[in-house]
Amino acid sequence: MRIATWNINSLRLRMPMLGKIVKELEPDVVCLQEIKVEDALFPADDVRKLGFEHMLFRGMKSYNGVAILSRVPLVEMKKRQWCGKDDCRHLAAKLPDGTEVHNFYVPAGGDIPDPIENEKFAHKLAFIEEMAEWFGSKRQAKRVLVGDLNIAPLENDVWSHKQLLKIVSHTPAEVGGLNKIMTVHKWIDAVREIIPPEELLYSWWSYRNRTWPGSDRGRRLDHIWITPALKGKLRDASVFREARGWEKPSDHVPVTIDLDI
DNA sequence: ATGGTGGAAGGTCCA
Repeated sequence: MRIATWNINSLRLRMPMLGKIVKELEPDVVCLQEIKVEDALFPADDVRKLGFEHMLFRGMKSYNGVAILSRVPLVEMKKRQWCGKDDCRHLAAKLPDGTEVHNFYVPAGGDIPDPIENEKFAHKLAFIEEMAEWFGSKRQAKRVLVGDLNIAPLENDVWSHKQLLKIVSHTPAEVGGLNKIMTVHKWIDAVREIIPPEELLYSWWSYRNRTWPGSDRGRRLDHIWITPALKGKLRDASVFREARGWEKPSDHVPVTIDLDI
């Protein structure tokens, strides 16, 4: 079972690119973030033509929005509000073998890394804290958590650890929060199980850096985690870096894992 | 310190 996560930055605009990615990567399940389409306008027929008969989506106008596309049947799980907002940042479903897939789009957090000065950063920290509380209260089970978490936790998840310590996405407060989620639910960073932490690894490059890939100033904001029950089933992981070089790309590229389930 | 680009909108917000 190949599971992919991708911040597509507008599903309707990048439907052709989704087709290309599906052809190249042949994922069984695709979790998307920032689909930027309200449910009534979701292009379900086009998604079906790509081979995904089963889909869940939760969108709104202009912003955010998540979807799970699947070749195998999905059982939708109960939806939940995060930070009291219905802003379409989470969907969860069960795969036929009982594995739960959680797809998250964590708030980006604005530019100023101070929760008092910047309410977007406060929202991001609160969201992460709520994730920790929620998963901390769950029993262990076969679970996969994917998504654009908007945090690059490791030194080699950014192009310069030192220069990014005060940049939103790599601050100690955010990384600490992310590590707390991982600790309370025994999450395993599946991608770093396969690609060791000693290697630089990015999944996002800003649109504002026009010298890509020359300067390669990226960050690993997109993640796939698994619970210990699935650790022995993990076979591979990869980041589809080349998609950033395609015409009219998303600023994020797909990340995949292979699970023997 | 600043501004750079892209998407959804149809002015401006968000990333």
